Amino acid sequence: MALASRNIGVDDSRTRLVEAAEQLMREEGYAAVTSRRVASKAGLKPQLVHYHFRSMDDLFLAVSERGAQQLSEHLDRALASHQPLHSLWELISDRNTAVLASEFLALANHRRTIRAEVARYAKRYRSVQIELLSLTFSECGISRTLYPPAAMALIMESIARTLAIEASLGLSAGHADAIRFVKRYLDIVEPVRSPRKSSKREKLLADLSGRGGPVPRK
Amino acid sequence: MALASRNIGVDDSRTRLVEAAEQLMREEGYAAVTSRRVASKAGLKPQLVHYHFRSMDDLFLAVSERGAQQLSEHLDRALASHQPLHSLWELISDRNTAVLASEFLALANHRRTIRAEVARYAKRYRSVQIELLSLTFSECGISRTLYPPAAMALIMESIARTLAIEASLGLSAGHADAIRFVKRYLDIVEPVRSPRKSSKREKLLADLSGRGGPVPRK
DNA sequence: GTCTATACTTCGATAGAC
DNA sequence: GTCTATCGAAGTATAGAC
Repeated sequence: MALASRNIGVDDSRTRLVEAAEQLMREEGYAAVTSRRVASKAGLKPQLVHYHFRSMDDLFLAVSERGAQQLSEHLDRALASHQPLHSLWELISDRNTAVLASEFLALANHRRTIRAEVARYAKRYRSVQIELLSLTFSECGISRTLYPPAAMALIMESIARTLAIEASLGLSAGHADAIRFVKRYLDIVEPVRSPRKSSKREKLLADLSGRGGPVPRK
Repeated sequence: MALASRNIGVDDSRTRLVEAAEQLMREEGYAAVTSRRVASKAGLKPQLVHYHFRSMDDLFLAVSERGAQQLSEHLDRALASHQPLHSLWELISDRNTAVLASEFLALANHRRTIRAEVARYAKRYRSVQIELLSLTFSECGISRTLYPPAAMALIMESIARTLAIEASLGLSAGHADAIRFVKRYLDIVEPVRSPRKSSKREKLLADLSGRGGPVPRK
């Protein structure tokens, strides 16, 4: 892991600013991420934001890269787990992840540099999910025309994100039903069985960690 | 329709401001909705915003009410149509509607007055969809335990919204597949047949127009 | 209802001392 | 790397003339 050395025992200002920005984004939305508020949350002076980041967009990109990095690691673990599809569902259902993701989608809607980064990562991330589903379906004899992996990946993520957003607004109508529905589907597509080694799955894992990952800036 | 009289031939400043605000929200996100930018888009002076609306939150609420009103009317038409479920899908798939809705969800995440209004309307709106699905399922003999109407309503809307947001970011992976998947499902649940009168469906329609609609302020 | 003028706040960003 | 000081831009909102 190339970036790990950078994060060992690091609690420096830069990291704290990125963490504060991420927290603000999740709790109060991207519009609350101002240099002053971020600094205040990190217990630092506002001017330090501009020392560590050329502009606020750069700060957002740093939050994005950090999120993408963490998501990739979680996805690695999910793919390597006993029931990768079930693990994937748990992963994308995480409220923090889903809320942060939708804040970035909203932000991407009106900031060009963010849009490019979000689109780039979303594409890569989705394609890994599609390969996983594709692999699982062929192992289980699921029809690829009746249940196109690309559609299923999109649908799973849509549902997870909606559940998270609605829950954070205090809405819960249909949530329990929807979760049961998805889980029942997952149990059919990926029944419990003993762990196995799959060379294809290992290749998938290598692909994600390598190709086109977040580019370290320094 | 109680509010109609208010909108006959009206192109007054207030309406133009609301329209400009809505457009800005869709095109550049809620953060772009400032008194200056809204006024500029409407060809008016910024101070007029504060004459017509006590605060910016009031402006957002006006946009919300207008959107809710229009959505209700569209939903009325969808419920009354030949294939209400198919019409519902077309309705929630409309890009403008979906993008505006997700902007409001994001806005609701960090403005308390907006949150209350959005939650209130979302609840009502969803419950009408659930009743429609419930009715359609029982007419078609679809199992309500295997396909809980509440879950299906949530899932349909999730997919539609995700497709709209991703499309506006230039992402299209799996979109065609997902649309085909949903349409195939709709064709099974609600096959083409001759129009009919359903007293239950008419009651549903009346419920939506009446109970708890947007409250006129003056 | 619409205008001008303006008070006040908060923001992003930079310069320069230490 | 962190601080003080500060600029200019943009935001919300109000007062008062017409």
